Amino acid sequence: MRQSKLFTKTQKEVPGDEQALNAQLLIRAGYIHKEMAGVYQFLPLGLRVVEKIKQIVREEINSIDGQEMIATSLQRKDLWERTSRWDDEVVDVWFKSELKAGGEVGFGWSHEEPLADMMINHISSYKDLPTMIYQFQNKLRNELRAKSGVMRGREFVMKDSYSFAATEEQHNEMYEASKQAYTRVFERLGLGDDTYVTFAAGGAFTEFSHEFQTVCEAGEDITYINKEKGIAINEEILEKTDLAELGITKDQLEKVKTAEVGNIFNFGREKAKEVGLFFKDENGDKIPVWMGSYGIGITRAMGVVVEKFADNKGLVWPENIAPYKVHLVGLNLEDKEIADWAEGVYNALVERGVEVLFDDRDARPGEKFADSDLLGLPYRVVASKRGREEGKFEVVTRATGEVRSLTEEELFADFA
RNA sequence: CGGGGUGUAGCAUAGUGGUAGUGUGUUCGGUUUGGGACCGAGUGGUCCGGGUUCGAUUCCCGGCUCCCCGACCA
Repeated sequence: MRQSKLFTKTQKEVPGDEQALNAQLLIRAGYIHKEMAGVYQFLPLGLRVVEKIKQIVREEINSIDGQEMIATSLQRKDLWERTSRWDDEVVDVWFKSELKAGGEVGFGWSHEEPLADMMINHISSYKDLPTMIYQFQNKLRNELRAKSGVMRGREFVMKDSYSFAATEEQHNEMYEASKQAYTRVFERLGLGDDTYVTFAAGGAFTEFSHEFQTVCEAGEDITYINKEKGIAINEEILEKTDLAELGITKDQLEKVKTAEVGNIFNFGREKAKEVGLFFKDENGDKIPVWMGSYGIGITRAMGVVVEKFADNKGLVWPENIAPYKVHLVGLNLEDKEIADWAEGVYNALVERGVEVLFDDRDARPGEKFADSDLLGLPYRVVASKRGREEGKFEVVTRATGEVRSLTEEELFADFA
């Protein structure tokens, strides 16, 4: 991508209406645009990050036999009434609307009910189980107070999966597989070291659940962790937790702020019973399906990555989810020889399949470097008159500041 | 939803009951060219609705907005 063609602009000033670091930087760098409180447009660079994260999640969920689909945003009132969760007193984040044709619809804040109902058409025998479906979708939640930039919005991208099993063993296997897949996801997002499988309350879903909590100052949750034993307990259930059973005492737990990047809920057979999702077992008996649901906040995870890795110069993306791997910064481009040379490198890298953002703009070096730092791509490759004379490129690793001087061959060997 | 704050140009901000200022962006001209360079000339603004007043961006009332704390929540 040529930066001269990129429609988004960077800005020096910190937006006056954002306190959250993630929103400040993502807006300044042109990754997102604030539409209203808790609602952000994802611009080309931001979308690439979202898609990178989605792809990692997709690969991991596919690897445990999840099947991707896409559900509707509009949801039926009658379905949610079956499980007594249409009422605002029960689920207070509902956006709802009236149909002109009569009746009411809800805007999807989660999809257990419609997808369980849908599966009535596809599950009739134990031979159809186990199975897992998932989707990426914009979830709509009428938050009383949106905050923390993209970490707690009224509209956000979420991956949600739903497992359906005939037996408790099958169910536990899928639950465990999801947990493992999530662990791999957060590892690949660069959050592995600071992300804990956490015992938590189940909210509107179940009594207890497992959350994936990432240690992060900007997070909203308080979690008690023990790094050695890998134990983490959400403050909300600390009192109810039998610490002795976990082989730990309270003073072995460290209190930290965390952000919930994922969660998994175990519904047992209750949900299916309420919705009416049954299968016939070997004896021909009609049994409710075991269900679980599993979420990863894609855009929230993006916000957490920003919060954790950004420095005072701007964003710092882990290589796996950066919008581009290389920021090729062209200097002295008014000199045709230099411009041609930089163009040549750009084309060669693109041909070799390297994701490159090429700063070919007519701008001064200082501005280009400042923008480069702000955008936070993993590697900055400078093509300048000075470099041309030496036959070298200056390569700077954004995260560490390490500077190398590479020949064209070395550059290709490194990045292609 | 309770409490506190806020709203002035694309962005960030100052100020005033009497012609609204600065930085930045942007446009044009010139000098520059490895860390947001300089000079000159343009461009562009008081959240919405009422009220008080000769006159309101300023004061009052209402609404909306955004931010923060709390409650709630994935």
